[in-house]
Amino acid sequence: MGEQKLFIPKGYRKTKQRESILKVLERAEYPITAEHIFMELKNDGIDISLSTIYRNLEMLTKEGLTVKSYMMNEDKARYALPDKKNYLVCEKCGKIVIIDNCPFDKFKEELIEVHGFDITGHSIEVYGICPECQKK
Amino acid sequence: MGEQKLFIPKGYRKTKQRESILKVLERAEYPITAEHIFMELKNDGIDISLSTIYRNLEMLTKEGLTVKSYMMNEDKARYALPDKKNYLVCEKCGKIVIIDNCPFDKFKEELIEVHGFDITGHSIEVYGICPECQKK
DNA sequence: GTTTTTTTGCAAATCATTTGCATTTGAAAA
DNA sequence: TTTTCAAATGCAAATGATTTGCAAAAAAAC
Repeated sequence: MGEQKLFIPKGYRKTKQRESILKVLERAEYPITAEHIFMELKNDGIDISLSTIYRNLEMLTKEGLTVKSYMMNEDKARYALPDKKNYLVCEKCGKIVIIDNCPFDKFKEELIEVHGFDITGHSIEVYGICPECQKK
Repeated sequence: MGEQKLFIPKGYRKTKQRESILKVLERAEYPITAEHIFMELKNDGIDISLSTIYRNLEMLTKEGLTVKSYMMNEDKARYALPDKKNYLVCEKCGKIVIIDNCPFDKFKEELIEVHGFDITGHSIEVYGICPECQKK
């Protein structure tokens, strides 16, 4: 509940590039691409190279601060803070809606019991038609 | 319940390449890569080009006969018949276990109610440590 | 401030996937 | 069946997202 506190993981240096990437990820409402971050920062007048973005996203994902995912019919990765990990995608207009109060948690126990896995994470992607597109 | 019946979607021709790709997908126990299919067929003595595999996987996915997904820390797509769409991945050994009786169905209604989406599909990926790796 | 180590930017390299095109093949029509 | 023609294949070349090498710039340590 409340704001997600951003931080640079221990052992890594604080740089303006790193901080600005986190800032973009924080204000994003759904998973975004490296290119998207690049553009966004360009708009903010922040000059950064794409490779720096990729290197940081890799690091952040390894450290568990971000989650990487792919969307249907897309060839590029998207990244988001973990709380935006589960989402609905409209097949018509592409709208993305975050699922909060993820239903999955209720099934965790069941999965643990059935398969014996010690579960550390999950990612859910749901496709469908959004209310607006249904009307058309 | 029972065997999944393979078929080439209406409007497409029956070719030995197409049939052999479906055969490999059927006997696969979890999502596999295009390269994997290529190797598998090579073993079977079937000569096929990678682009043919990619073209067919694209078609099969568009027609809904296969599902495309990406695994954590992997840069290549995997394909599977829809019944192998939801799976558990062991972060240590990489073992993949299919989730059948997908828990998601129970939440479909809730999601429909909350977001108003007309849901057409979903994909769930769960990470954890398998029972064997837990013992180590 | 100086040193040491990490991070960045740039350009070049990778690598999975896609595409153009000539050739082959399936299947509909004769 | 044979003919006919669009669809499918193979190959090589193109693409495009992501990665990497390396020298220069910037943090944090000294």
